[in-house]
Amino acid sequence: MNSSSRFAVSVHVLALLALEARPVPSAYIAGSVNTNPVVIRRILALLNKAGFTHSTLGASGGTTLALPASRINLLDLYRAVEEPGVLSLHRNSPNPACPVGRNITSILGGIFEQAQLAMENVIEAMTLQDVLDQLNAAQSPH
Amino acid sequence: MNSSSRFAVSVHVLALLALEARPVPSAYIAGSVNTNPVVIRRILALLNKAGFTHSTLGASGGTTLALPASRINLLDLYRAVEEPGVLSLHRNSPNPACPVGRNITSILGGIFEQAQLAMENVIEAMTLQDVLDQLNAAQSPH
DNA sequence: CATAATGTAACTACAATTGTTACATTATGT
DNA sequence: ACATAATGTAACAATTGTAGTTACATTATG
Repeated sequence: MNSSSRFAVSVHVLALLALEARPVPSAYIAGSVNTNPVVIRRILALLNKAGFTHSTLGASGGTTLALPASRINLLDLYRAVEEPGVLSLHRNSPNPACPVGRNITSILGGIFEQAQLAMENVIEAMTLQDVLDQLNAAQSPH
Repeated sequence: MNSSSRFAVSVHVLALLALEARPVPSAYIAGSVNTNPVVIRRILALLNKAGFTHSTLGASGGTTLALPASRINLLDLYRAVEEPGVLSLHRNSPNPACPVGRNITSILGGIFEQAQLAMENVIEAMTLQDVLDQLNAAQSPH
């Protein structure tokens, strides 16, 4: 279990919702993602809170996209569902009595921040619409 | 436990070794990193295998840096001690009977690859010597 | 030959993620 | 009204990766 797949699943879910006009039940989404409906509902709770989607209760309820796909930025989505920081510092604070231990975490922190920023810039350049376009292209290369 | 701290610890360890002329025992390193010597030895096993360091057995044994700090690239180090891929795809393959499920992983895979590359470009631009320079600067800003 | 070190196996502890069951709540539509 | 179908969410199990710990065989020094 290297890390979370919530971001990947979220993109998948939103792409699916974008193709449906009516509320989609979590069980249907789970069928496409190949997981349990509760797993989907947990992710939908995050997406609802962030305003990307809207769920309705009751029979014929389900979830709809709350924003146009072109306004859903993948970085915003990433931040809504993932813990920040792809590179991790020490678990326990290094020994402050050692010159290296005293300073290494702030130095590494600066480097890790730059790396994170570079990574985020890539996904910030993409929206859900870009993903939908690629999905369309994959289905009709004829 | 978002991810591994092996990369951070590895930079710490190599920085420490760079400041010592003689073989450094794992117990000493562990004192600076604030962890157990076996944890250090496990990481040293990876660093030895990758050729960054060299350990010697027996009394007055320990580990020394095997390369000049300016020739230790942080990306090479990262690859020696960490699992690749900061963004993760679905745990289980999506449903291939669904148009979205069938194509989403290859599309996401392309995006994740770009993100990874951008992140790696940042750490590739740095060597252990750069870290040592920052350590020196942090200790003598007088 | 006592000492000090690595290498490594084995086990524990811990935390994050995901899967699963269960059920209260809410809305629909006949 | 009421059967039905959906969400929301709690609780728990399963799996995995990381790190901490103990133990000990092996190796080299002086």
